[in-house]
Amino acid sequence: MLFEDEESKTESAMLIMSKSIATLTTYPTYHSHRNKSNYAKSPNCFILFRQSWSTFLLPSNMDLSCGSSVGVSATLSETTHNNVTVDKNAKICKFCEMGDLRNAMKLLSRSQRSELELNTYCSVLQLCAELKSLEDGKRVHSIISSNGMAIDEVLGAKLVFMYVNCGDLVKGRRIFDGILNDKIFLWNLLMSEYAKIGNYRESVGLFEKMQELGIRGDSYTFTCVLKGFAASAKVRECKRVHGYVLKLGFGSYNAVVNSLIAAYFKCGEVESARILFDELSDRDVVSWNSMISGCTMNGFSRNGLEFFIQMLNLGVDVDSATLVNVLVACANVGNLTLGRALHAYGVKAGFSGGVMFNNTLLDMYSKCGNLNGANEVFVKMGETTIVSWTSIIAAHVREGLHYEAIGLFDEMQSKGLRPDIYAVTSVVHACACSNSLDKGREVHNHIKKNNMGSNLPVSNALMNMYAKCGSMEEANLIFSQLPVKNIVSWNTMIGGYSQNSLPNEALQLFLDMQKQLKPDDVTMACVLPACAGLAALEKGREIHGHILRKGYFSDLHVACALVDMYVKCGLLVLAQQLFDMIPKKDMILWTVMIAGYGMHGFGKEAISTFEKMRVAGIEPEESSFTSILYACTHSGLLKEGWKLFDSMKSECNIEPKLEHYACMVDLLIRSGNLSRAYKFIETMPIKPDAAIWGALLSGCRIHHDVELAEKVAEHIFELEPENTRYYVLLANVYAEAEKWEEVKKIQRRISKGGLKNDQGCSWIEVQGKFNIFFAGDTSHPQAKMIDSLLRKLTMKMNRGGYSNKIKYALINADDRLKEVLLCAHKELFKKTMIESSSSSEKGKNVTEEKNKAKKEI
DNA sequence: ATAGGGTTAG
Repeated sequence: MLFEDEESKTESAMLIMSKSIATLTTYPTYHSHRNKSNYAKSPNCFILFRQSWSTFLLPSNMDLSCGSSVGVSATLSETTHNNVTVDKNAKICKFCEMGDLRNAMKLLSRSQRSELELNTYCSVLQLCAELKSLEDGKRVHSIISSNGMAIDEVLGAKLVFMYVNCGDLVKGRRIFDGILNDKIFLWNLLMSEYAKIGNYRESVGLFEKMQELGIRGDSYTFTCVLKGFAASAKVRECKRVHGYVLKLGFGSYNAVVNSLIAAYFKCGEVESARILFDELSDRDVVSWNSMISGCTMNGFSRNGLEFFIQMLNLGVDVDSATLVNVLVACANVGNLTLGRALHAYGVKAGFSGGVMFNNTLLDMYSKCGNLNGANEVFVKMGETTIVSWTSIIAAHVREGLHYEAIGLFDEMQSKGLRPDIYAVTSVVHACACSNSLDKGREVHNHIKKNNMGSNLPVSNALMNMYAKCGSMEEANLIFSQLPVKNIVSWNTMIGGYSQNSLPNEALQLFLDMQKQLKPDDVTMACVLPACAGLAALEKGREIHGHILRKGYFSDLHVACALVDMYVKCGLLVLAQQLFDMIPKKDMILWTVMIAGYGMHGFGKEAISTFEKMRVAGIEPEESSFTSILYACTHSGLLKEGWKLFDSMKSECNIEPKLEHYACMVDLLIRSGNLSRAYKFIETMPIKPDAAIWGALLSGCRIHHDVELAEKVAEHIFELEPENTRYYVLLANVYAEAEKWEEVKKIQRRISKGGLKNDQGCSWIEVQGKFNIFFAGDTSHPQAKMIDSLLRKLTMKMNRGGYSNKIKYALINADDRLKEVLLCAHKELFKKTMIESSSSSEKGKNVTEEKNKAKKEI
């Protein structure tokens, strides 16, 4: 059953609803969705409270016997004093009948223990239960005990009922266990009470005990136990109960069948649920609601909408739960039109006072991409709960308004609402997306203080936040202390290490993970960037094999990460082949391929890929321009580079960012336009960083422009006074101009300042092992052999016309060797090695974009 | 004279 023509179906649904709206009279809005529709239909709302003895709710014009209870009790009290022959038991019972617990208790306490009868105790306990007065109930219990009265079945049952109803489940259970019991009611009561607090194990445990004792359940028993088994998705148990239900003849009870349907849906047994519904002769509104919610929760939202339309066609009364369920389905398929119609219908039908209705409505607008609608609902709704706030926070996160989301979180707290696990998860997510490490830490403290850290999704969100903010130490602190980890925890950490350029850690964790559980498609997409970052081709191929065996290639994220891995390992042909095999390519995948051609110096191919992307109707975004401009720079495509840079704003309406300007500066330098580059940097609308100036400084060195170099260096030392790299660079410029005094000055500056030195390194994977080389590093076991090979190669290279730019030994005697080492290494392993500087930076950007997209989906 | 089935957020 497929939703073939959603538009026309939506229309027909709206037509029926509008007709239905015409016949609706507007009921007063009510605030308790629990009271169902009886409330609205009832001519006198107070009638519902008739049995609850809450005198203040009783309207004064009701039945006289329930009238002025104060007056009656006054009279009775007087009689008590004047006429001792009046039976105390009868009086207490009379008080109870009228709901006057205070006087009943007074009289009970004053009475001789021997005077009191079993029935009296029962009456008082009943009233205590109804008024939920645990204190009075306990007193009655102690009076019974001090009276030496045996707690038999009857009294025990009343005591259990009182304790459970007053919220003391533990006491109730203790008494229950102490008495012989075959009253199904009490079993049911305890089971449902355990279910209410979420203790399904205990609830279901009671059912098992019933079966052991041979106590037959009734319809209440089954509805309750099914809820318990469904909560933990125990399919086999549900089927067992199903058989039992049929055997005992409850197969035609709507409540029982409805709970069976719901239970099957919760276990993912869509077919079984469907069959039960089909065979159900007398479907009520709950049956239909169960079908809608069941389809929706199993990913068949369109089928859920179908059931709603059928329901409308058959004229089944729609209640607020129906609308809530359908709104969820609308949100899932993004049907804003129907969602709006449901909104209107709900308002007209008087459901708009219900918090649950409003919360779902808000979420529907948000998920359909309509933040304004969500905001409007939020502002207009009277009562808000933590769910409303969490939803509106998530709505802002969804639209990328992370700071607003964080602001709403603070506002919520200032209104006195205590955030729960869902609220903190949302705001932690907002912190992760906006790089708000300090705010994230603040929320983490709140989480620790309120013991929410034991919740796994919360911990996973925190780890993700720390990873996104670049603090893998803090992420790992949480991870290592988790008593139980799920696949999300592992994937988050692996992806975090990958993104933070710690590929060795990522790969190690990937190995550790496999000792405990099986990786999934997300794991693949998380670990592949690590292989890419290390150009770890062997490991990457291994994972490729795994992906093929598991069929994960159809996942776009996985496929994209795989292409990226081959790209970074230099296997462009293979990458292109895989790329061609992916049927629906998104912007990120195209960008990966463009960047791939760019980083390996195939500028023309990068441009043609960029053009193909546009022909395919995919709009380039910031990261696409970063990749294509970088490609132009590295292939010296001047004209093309400027054309693309200009088109960025004029055609695509994208404001260039720092990285785009950096590409253009690079392009100018490579074409020898140093002074134009200087002017370009000075007139940029964004504040340039040290890296951009640094690129120009390198350019000055290549073109021996000492004067400009000095000007540029001033800018750099202002921005990053502690980075030795730039001092060394300037020293090189001076040395090459034979300005030895200046060189010495810089040397003194470096040795005095205790400046940090970010040493470059390179590495190569041989048979799955990583060999890492720092400049001048001789710790490798085969260092001598490598050194002599490199010397030979350097000689060959020099003979072959390669000349490195170093003319003079600088800073210290070993430097020349270091530079030679590095240069030789770079040339030799150009295909498989990623430079620690610019190319891996670009790769990182692509990965980040990818992860961002993943989150959005 | 008590209890039950379907409903919102990550």
